[in-house]
Amino acid sequence: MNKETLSTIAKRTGYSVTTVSRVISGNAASHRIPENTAKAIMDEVKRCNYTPSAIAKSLRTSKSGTIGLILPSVANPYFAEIAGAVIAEAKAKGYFTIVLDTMEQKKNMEECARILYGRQVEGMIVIPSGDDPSLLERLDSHLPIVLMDRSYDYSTLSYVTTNNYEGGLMGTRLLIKSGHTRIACIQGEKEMPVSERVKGYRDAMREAGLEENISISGNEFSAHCGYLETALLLSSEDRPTAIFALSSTILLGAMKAIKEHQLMIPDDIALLSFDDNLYMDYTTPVITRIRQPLEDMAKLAVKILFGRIENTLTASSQLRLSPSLITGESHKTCHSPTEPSVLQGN
Amino acid sequence: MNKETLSTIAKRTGYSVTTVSRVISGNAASHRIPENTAKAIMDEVKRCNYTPSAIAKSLRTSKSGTIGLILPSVANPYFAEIAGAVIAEAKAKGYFTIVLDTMEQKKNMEECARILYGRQVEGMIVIPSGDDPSLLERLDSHLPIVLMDRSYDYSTLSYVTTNNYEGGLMGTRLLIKSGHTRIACIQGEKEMPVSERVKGYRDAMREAGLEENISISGNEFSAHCGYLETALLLSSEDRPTAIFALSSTILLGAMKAIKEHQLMIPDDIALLSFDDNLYMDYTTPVITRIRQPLEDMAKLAVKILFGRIENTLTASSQLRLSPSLITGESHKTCHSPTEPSVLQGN
DNA sequence: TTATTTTGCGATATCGTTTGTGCAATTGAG
DNA sequence: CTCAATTGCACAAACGATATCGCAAAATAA
Repeated sequence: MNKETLSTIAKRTGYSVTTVSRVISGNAASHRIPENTAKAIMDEVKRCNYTPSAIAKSLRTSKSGTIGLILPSVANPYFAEIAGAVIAEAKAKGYFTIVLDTMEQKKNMEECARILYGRQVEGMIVIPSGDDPSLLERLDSHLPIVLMDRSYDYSTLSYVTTNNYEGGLMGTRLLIKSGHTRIACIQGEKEMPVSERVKGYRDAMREAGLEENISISGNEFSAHCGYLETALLLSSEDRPTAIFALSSTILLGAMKAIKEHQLMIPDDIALLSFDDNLYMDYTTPVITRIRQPLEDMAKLAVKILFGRIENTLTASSQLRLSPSLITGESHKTCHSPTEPSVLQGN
Repeated sequence: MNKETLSTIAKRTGYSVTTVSRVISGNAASHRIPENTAKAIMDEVKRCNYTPSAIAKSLRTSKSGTIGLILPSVANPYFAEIAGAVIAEAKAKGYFTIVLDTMEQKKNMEECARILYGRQVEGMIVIPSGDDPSLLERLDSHLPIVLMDRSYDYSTLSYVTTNNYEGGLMGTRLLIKSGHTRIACIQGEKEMPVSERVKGYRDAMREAGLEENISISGNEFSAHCGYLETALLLSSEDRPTAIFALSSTILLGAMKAIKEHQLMIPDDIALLSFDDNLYMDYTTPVITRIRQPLEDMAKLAVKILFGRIENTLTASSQLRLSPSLITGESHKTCHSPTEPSVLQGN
């Protein structure tokens, strides 16, 4: 069985390529092609197991039925979850998704964007790396681009992110309301999405008249970094009574350090995490955390993208979605509980 | 800036499309095109930011520089890790990867395979769903397919999987050697990769003359299923002293149930898990587990795939890689410790 | 019967590349 | 100065689909 094309089928059925094409792409009716002609052709198509060349079709129509998704690392469960959601949403629109991994490098990101452009994707969703939007902005004038999870300052590119500032604020306020005063925050990386969380933390501490205590080490979200920073915090003179871990991996490191210091959560030290993860429901105690609305973000990003693909949406949309609080037991305090009933109900 | 093509550049530089094409695709030298001609063309290419149409190129050359990866669910961290590894390996070979998600449905899998075929991918790596290899086998005669993680019985398709039987055997033997005799095994799903693990468990129990105790519930790897099964096991008359969780999510559920029964790991009940996951190093105690060699699997799968793409490899390769044991503290026993020194050193 | 409409389908150009063939102009040899 | 070899480039045919015309034959109307 060699390669099948429209013309091999045309030859065998005795009709022209034109007619065969029309039948196969479902336009038989609008071209007054009678049922039995169509049936003869479809029978042959099935018999020889013909699959149209999507590539030739794209070349001709300049529609590829494809969107691109560029992200820093598929192996990272957080991005993987986003990828899953985007793929599902796009599929629901009849599109499929090419996923490209930049390994967190701006150079790769730009190469990926070019590759997708060359492959005629009809739009792309990008979780950007680096802080220079210029290439993406240039591409955006040719095909719609929507950023996700991260955005650039001072760029007109559309984006959908979590309101990270709000998350930082919300989390810190919860800890304060729970009676903590010495609250440390472990940052992990310095750049865009996290720095907003830190701002939220800062403002919450300020508004309560409390002293900030921010740990930055390395420039990554590693569990090891969380471990080291926590160990340092715990051995300080007036150690904090609560730690706000700005990512789920930092949380893991923090938990390990706390265990090694033989402290109990939350009695000796309270914990709050950014990001949600299955295991957090299964730890002792259940971790209180700020969950980013991944599903909604993906849905909206795809929706905006298709709005622009179909030209029903022209203006740039910049959206920040509110994170939500998942209340566990890890954030409470035993030092000076304030309004515990309110907290429970949260 | 409208759409740039070879011919717009040809027009502006005064050369022919042919020459422009040769310069751009790096074949200037072999066609005796002088340096300054090449330079003039490249300058113009840069100036107008031209990106070749990969689609047209593929159509012409029937090479797409693309492989496909079909998997059950990108959102699942286990598959996401595989995806990351495959993408990285393919990239190292100069190829890029289209990732398609089947949502664990055979029908989707087949559609995905067709789509990729139509997109002219040069090969595909598939983590199959269902138990009917016929479509994939048919496609395999047109373009190379390599299965990963799961395989079909009685199919000639190439595959690279973990030796799940060995994993089951190894894990169970470890528990036996650690002095356990009442060892339960929680299966989760019934199909291919896991059923092999169960066989290993069975054989190990038999060879030690111990009684099997296999829990199957639902047909999924859910934490909830692990929770229910464990709760059941723990409340039975002669409850097991060790539980072998055949996936990392089952492990989570098991841990929750154990905690609720106020039992200590490993003193009251020992735990062993299949699959590796960051959090397992951060639990109390550290979880002993059977790790699948994901990286190696991905490397080999890609290597085999390219062997077939480049035609240096013609026979079908069916590989089962040995899993490895990561020794934590969760598998030990306090009931009747046997050769503890040997265990420690493991 | 003739004019008109409808039915059923086909030729051909085109999308943006690559590539085999070919041919003038230049250079070098004799 | 003549002839061959080399240099520098272009023409045109694919690749496999779609889309714009268009046209003969059959059906219907007048």
